[in-house]
Amino acid sequence: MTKHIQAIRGMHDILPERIAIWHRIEDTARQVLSGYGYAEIRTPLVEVTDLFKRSIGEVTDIVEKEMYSFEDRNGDSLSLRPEGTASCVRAAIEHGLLVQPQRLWYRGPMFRYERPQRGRYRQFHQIGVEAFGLDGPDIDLEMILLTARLWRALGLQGFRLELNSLGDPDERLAYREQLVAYLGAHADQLDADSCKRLHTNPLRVLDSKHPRTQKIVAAAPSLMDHLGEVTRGHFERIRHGLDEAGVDYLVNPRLVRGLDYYNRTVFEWITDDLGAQGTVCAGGRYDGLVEQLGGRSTPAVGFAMGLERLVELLELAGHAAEPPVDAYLVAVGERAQQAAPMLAERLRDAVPALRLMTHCGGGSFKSQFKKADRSGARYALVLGEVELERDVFGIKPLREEGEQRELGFDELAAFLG
RNA sequence: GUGGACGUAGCUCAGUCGGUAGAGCGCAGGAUUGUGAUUCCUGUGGUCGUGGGUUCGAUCCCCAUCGUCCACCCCA
Repeated sequence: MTKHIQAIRGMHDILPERIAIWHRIEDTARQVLSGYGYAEIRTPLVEVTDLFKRSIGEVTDIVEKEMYSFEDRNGDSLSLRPEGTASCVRAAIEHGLLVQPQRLWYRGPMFRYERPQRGRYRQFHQIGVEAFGLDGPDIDLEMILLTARLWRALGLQGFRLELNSLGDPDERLAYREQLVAYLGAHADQLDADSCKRLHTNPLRVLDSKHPRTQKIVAAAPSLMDHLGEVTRGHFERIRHGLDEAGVDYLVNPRLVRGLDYYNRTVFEWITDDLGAQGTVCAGGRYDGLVEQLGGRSTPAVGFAMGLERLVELLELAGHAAEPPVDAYLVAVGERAQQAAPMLAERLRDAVPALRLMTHCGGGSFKSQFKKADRSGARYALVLGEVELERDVFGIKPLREEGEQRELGFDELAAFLG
């Protein structure tokens, strides 16, 4: 036997038995998003590597060691996208979409070379949402309310919303200096990773899980205290809106996101049901990114959610899948098998919404009925010598008690319609 | 990238203190020569992840490798 070829580590097939939950999430998201006037955009999976270096940040883990980068045949460095915001911004600039406010969303696979773990894969799927050209707190609020609505529509509960403001760049810079000074004075008590970050990305030290570091961080100066009147007001308006809408949240002053481009609002929806990868949806404001990527200065807010994580939560909640078909056509005997395909076509013409599976491959009544049952169909339609003689279909309910009946074509079409 | 657990039938797992393996579910057929889901019977199932080493002999012990899972890390 030849050696099996298997899927690449951390990249998984989504099998038919799980696809219904994916559809449910995707369909619900599309519905909710269009309810807020967001339009879908589709961008390539591959971009010039530089796009991600410039947007995500050179010193982030994603860019430093998690990208699938390669040279194409003419020597350009390309990368599989590790996230969607950069491409979305690039496309918006490239096509001049930013002359007016835009509400966009996208979905699809993202790629990061990480060690696979529950809720973390090398190919994973996100739905991302971005709004451009709007600088008020109302759009930040809209995004959060939109996600809350989505969880309701999906029947998901128990998420925790954490919220923070990172301030504007100058405020953050001033804070950063104080933070570095404080942490530097306690450098001997920090863990190794945090020590390194002290000089590359000191804000990230704030959300270190290391107990010793946490102790130091607890007494560190707070970013909140360094916000100016404007950014503070922006944040307060969002909080007020959430209060009014009855959405619970927790202000977490140590919430900083891993990507460099955020400013002001950042938020995360977190669950305790998925182990270490509990962030189900996260995002924030990134007013500087468009300009950083060569566009005209444009305010922006966005977030992304991890579909594998939502799928797993829905599975844990035991959401049953819809059966894939309504009826299963059983055809026994040479003549019936010959007649079945055309009769099935006529039925599909007569009842367009009907999901009808026709038995293929012959076999006894017994075996065909077994297949009919396994298909999940509500009805078995029966075509044998007897039915052909009388020019009728047998119809037998499979999900409830009931006798098999005989119906002519028109009666059957009316019944199934 | 670091640390740990684990890879036995399509699936979930048992087992062999080293002598090449078993259950349940599934699948196929029958009891019912035209009727599923229940019940009963029969059958089908595996180079014990892969490669090497130790041994008379390895699924079991050792090493490597690939993969899965968990935590760190990272993040959606």
